[in-house]
Amino acid sequence: MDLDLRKLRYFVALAEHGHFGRAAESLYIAQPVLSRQIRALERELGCPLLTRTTRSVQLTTAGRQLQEEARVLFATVDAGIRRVHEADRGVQRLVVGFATGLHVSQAVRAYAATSPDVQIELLPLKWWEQDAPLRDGRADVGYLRRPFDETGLRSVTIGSEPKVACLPVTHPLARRRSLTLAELEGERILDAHARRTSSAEEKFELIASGDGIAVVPLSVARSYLRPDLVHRPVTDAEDVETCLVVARDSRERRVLDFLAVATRTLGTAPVRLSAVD
Amino acid sequence: MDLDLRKLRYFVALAEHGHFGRAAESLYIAQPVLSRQIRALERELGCPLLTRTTRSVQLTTAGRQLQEEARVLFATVDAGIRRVHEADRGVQRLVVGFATGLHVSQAVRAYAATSPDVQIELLPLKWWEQDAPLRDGRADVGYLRRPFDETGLRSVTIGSEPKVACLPVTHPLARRRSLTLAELEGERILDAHARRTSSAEEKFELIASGDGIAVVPLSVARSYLRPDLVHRPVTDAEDVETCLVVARDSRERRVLDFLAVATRTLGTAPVRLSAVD
DNA sequence: CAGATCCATGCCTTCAGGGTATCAATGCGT
DNA sequence: ACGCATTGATACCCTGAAGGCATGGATCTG
Repeated sequence: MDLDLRKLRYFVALAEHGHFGRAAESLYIAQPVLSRQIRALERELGCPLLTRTTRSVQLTTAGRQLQEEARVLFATVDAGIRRVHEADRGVQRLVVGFATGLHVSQAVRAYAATSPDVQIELLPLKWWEQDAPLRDGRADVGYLRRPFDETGLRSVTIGSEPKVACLPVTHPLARRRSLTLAELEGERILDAHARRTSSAEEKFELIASGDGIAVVPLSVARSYLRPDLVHRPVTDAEDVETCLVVARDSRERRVLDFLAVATRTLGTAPVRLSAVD
Repeated sequence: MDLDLRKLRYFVALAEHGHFGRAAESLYIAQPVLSRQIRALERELGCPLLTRTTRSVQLTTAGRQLQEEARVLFATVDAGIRRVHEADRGVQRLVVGFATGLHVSQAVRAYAATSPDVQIELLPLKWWEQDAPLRDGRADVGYLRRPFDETGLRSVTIGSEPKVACLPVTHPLARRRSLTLAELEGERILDAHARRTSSAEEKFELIASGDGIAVVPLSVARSYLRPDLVHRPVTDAEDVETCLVVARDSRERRVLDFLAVATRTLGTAPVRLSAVD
């Protein structure tokens, strides 16, 4: 049931050498062993990894894919073990998640100044799973936009920002300085939740090519500025609240410290998210 | 030497239950087995994962870290196996890498229209390893900026873009419409290569807070537009070439098809990267 | 056609992984 | 304070997977 990393390593060696004998030699095992292990791996995965012509070996499509997956997998393992050792040596880490368009560097730098020993990692949050990384521990603290699922989380509202409509420059409404929801009736609104694409850029590409328009928080629009798009405030749309979020049961020093610094930074910061230039 | 995923799964169960007996039960193994496996895991990793008080079990810092790593690791494994199966079933995939600021969606959509069966994945390239993913197979095709290490790659120049200087709005030079390299002498230039941070946002944050300025390709500056920054063309800086890149030995249908479509798209596209609005 | 090369199969050995029985230590109730 | 229950660790045994060696079957080459 569990994938065997040893077999996987054998497979990688075989894929690289393209030759059972030499691969086995490089692995310091006998050739028949390798032969059987690869067969076992194919059986476990349920698909052939290479075509054998008693004379040589060639990867199948699945085999090439597995070779690729193995690369990232071993890299993931190595990085993970390294982080475990770092944790063991007492190295502190703090993962700060942030939704697209929210600027966190100011707080991060302020915190880094107070706690130089803590390794800080920034984790861009997908719009379709803003909250999950906080709940499952992938992030220690996050900058999110409401609404999101707040169960199991503690959140502090730190600001709000207006919504804007993103339109192609050629759109009739693009000449208006501001818009209302009523004026957008009848427009094709691209719902972000329709597709879980890896990037929001695609949505804006669609808008640019005239497939529809979108209503998004101001800072999101700012993050994807393009010469062929414009954004206009939607005056009667509800503002979007931005907040600082941590797991409800997190009582760790570095998290509390960050919260303290971050909210302080916020207080003295000349730039408020709610301010529109 | 190889991390054992079975032991890791055992550890996760133990970490969740906080109790050898119940964890063993949930794993359908005997408690002594679990006890030994966990000890073995600790020995292999070289660090204690939990503090045992004959009465209960508590994770160490390293233990918590490992629990977290295990989550992403198992997710990686699952996703990898899924992709291998997809490849086996004949599902075609095409990973398109792109450097920050380069827009690929137009070509991607054109290609998707011609080859609807190919799963397309977008991979944002880090500025400090633009080319590596193409060489090692993580990406099939990429939109890159010169210069990069072209060994083992084939590239087609598809455009060029000017460089601009990014300055705080408050900077004296910000009032100028354009600048020359000579005028930037004496300024503190933030070299991108100094730190391999996970995002370029931090650099712009530094610029905004007056720590220096940067000279970057126009499209990069456009990607990180902020109200507190301006960018001005540097008239005598060399233009940056953008190109479409594939591995030298890639002869696969979907890659060649994409190249054909992408260059065609480029030819008819009204927007050229070299055009400055 | 004979020899060389290469992968697969059969058989034996070793050892990690799993089970049962039991011990030692710590809480907890009386 | 003492006895009992609970929990993790240890001892010992068994099974099966991993590895080695010998060899077979197939294909390429001179």
